[in-house]
Amino acid sequence: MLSRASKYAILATLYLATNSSKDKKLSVKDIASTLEVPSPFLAKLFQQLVRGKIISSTKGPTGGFFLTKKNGDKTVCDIIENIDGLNRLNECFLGLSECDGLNPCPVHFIVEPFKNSILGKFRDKSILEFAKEVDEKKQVLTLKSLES
Amino acid sequence: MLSRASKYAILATLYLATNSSKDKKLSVKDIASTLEVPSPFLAKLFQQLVRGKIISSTKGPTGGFFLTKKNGDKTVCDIIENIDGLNRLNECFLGLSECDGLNPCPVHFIVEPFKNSILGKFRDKSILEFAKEVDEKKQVLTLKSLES
DNA sequence: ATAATAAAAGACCTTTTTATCTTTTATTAT
DNA sequence: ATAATAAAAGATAAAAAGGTCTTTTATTAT
Repeated sequence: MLSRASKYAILATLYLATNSSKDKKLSVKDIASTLEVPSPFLAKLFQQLVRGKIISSTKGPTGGFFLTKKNGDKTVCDIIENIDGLNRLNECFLGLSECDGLNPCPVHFIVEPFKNSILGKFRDKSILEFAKEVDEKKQVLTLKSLES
Repeated sequence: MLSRASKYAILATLYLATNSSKDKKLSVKDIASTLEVPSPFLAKLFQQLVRGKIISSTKGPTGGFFLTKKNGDKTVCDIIENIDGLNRLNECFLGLSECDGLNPCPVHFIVEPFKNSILGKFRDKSILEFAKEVDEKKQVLTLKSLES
């Protein structure tokens, strides 16, 4: 459903949201090692998120990545769109190109409500709100030993 | 979530279930062209499904693929397991290795019920039952123009 | 000014997935 | 028996995804 790339990007951005600020920037290396995602790969993703104005960065000593207020208003959907392109989430579960309520695939009516609820969450909550919730509910962001 | 390979395999097997029988075998070419999936690729998948005793085949003229009664008792889960390995469906939506009710990823409680309902359907319904339902509800199996 | 730091940029490599092609084997109708 | 047919087997190729490395550029503390 999502590529590994956007999974990394989502986790790392949520982590940034709660753990960095304009005067506490974080380096890729640090983030990558705490979340246990491959650091040069994450660097690439961050470059792209910066270009997409979803996160911010400065070079040099004390430099690193952080979120501005404006960045915090972006959504998880924006991240996915930036990395995978948005239809990644809209695709039919069985790969049919013309799958909808009128021409449903065999699992359309099971998948549809799920897709709506997760899409809703990704689209209607800002990164900042999302990250706050993750923090409060003590939800987990690290991959530890990634399987597959 | 699922590889293209298992999507093709599921669609083609369901198609077999309603459109073939011991004395109306279907060739890969025919199935591939009606479902519009790449024929040599489907041939490979079918070989593997035969080895896994999920579908049956005979060579030569009037040969082809079909389902025996026993084959019909298999499940969509069996297909997925045979092609992708089963954990493909159990994986965490965000790729965390240790994601569960106690250490949930940020979307765990949204994804969980969906996973259960689709897993239930794939595990508890036989191919034959599933295919009958698809037929009755006039659900769609063909990919037409595959996007992504 | 200079050295150190960290991101940006871009080339490159590896693995996995998807897809194709060719040869062989089994079956059957003639 | 023979020719035709269709799957099996296996080699190979193409594309996509995942991941790494090196060089350049900007920034800042000294």
